[in-house]
Amino acid sequence: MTAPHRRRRGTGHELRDLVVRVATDLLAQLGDVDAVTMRSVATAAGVTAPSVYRHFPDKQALLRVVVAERFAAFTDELRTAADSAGEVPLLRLEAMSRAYVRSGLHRPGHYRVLFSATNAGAAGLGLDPDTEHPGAASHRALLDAVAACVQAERRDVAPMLATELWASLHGIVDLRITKPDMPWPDPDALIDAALTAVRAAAATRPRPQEAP
Amino acid sequence: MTAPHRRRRGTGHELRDLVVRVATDLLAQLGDVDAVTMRSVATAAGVTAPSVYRHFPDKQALLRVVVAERFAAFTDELRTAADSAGEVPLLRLEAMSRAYVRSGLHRPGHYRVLFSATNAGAAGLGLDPDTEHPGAASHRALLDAVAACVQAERRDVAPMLATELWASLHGIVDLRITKPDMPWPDPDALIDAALTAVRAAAATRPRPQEAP
DNA sequence: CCGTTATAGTAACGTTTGTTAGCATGCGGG
DNA sequence: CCCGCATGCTAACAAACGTTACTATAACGG
Repeated sequence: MTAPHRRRRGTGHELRDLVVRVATDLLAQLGDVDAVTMRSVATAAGVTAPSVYRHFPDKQALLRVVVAERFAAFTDELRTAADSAGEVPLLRLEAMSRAYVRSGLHRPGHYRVLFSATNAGAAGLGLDPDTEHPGAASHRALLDAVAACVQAERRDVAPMLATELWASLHGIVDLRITKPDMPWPDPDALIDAALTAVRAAAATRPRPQEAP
Repeated sequence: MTAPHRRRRGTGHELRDLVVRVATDLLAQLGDVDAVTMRSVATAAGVTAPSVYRHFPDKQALLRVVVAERFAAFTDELRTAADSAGEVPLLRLEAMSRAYVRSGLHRPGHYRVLFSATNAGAAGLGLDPDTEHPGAASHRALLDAVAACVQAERRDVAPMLATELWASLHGIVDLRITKPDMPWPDPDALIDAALTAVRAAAATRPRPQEAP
């Protein structure tokens, strides 16, 4: 393996990007930051382990980048789903909820690392406690979507409703991931049930501008 | 550490029990089977690592015992809570739900290993695929409690309702464990919300024998 | 009292991991 | 053309882990 090909002068970032990509794939397959080893990342990138250290000071730094990217991608999926669902708040929230579950079930390994791990996950990566937690953005997106569904005078219950919803969605995804052999019902039905509390709160008074 | 004291002839099981006990404690603190090492278990038991192998063929066997015990204890907590709540099915289910969350939040490490781990948890312990999964008992207990709340002619929706409830309870516990720094609302309020679907299904027709 | 044996310890092995030191080499500017 | 530096590799270290082989000793049966 003595230099089958070598990058050109200024193109050092090519390997950096490739390393991030393969580390992301490995994390998706393994679902555990500890199971992603520097050697496996390097091998998958067609390179030896020490070469990774040209671009990342240590393993934590590499995985911090990967995890931050995944958090951002997840939040983007939620926002995109909501935006493509039109303007009606309840429909936007429903689309977001479905996107949440769909995304989690599509890449269980990533979901586990982002939202369902203490030791093997985003914690223990030496996150900067000053900067906001990377998962807070998706939480805020969900909270905003819930708040848009309820009346202004009931806006104070939005955090509660959002947490309820989040807990249900997380449970739907995580239980399925953790125990895939059980006879789980259709996720969509569970999502509908998870939305009932928000729907009830939203229905306490009809919105003035909608009267089809 | 050359033999400060040694067990008597027939009392070999003392160490075995002690090892299980300290392994259980370590698992509660660390919340990850990989983080529990044979050396740490042995040291905590006041013994050297090879001595553990007198009672367990390997690490998997030891942790299988610990995890099975924890599953049983968890299920017992649910059943005990239900039984001490009287005879009314909805009250029994509510007590069970509270016990679920209380138990999970009281020993997060154990809960994580039992219900919230794929790689770092009960899987990968070489469970016998013939015998039923140790977590199935608690699932069945929850399912039975839900089924007791709904009418006989609606009994077919019980699995669905139980799964909904389970997902919500799991989400409440797991999110709190995973992200302890977030401003979580009171668990009891979330539990109440999680029970609404069951309450609604139970209220479709009043039970004949209850008329206080 | 003496030997058998359960109980526990010492030492070590092989593997895997993150990480570092030092070396080769080819691209590109002067 | 040639020297410097970016790029990547080889070799290796130290630590931690599960596990095994072998040894020592105290307790009990005879």
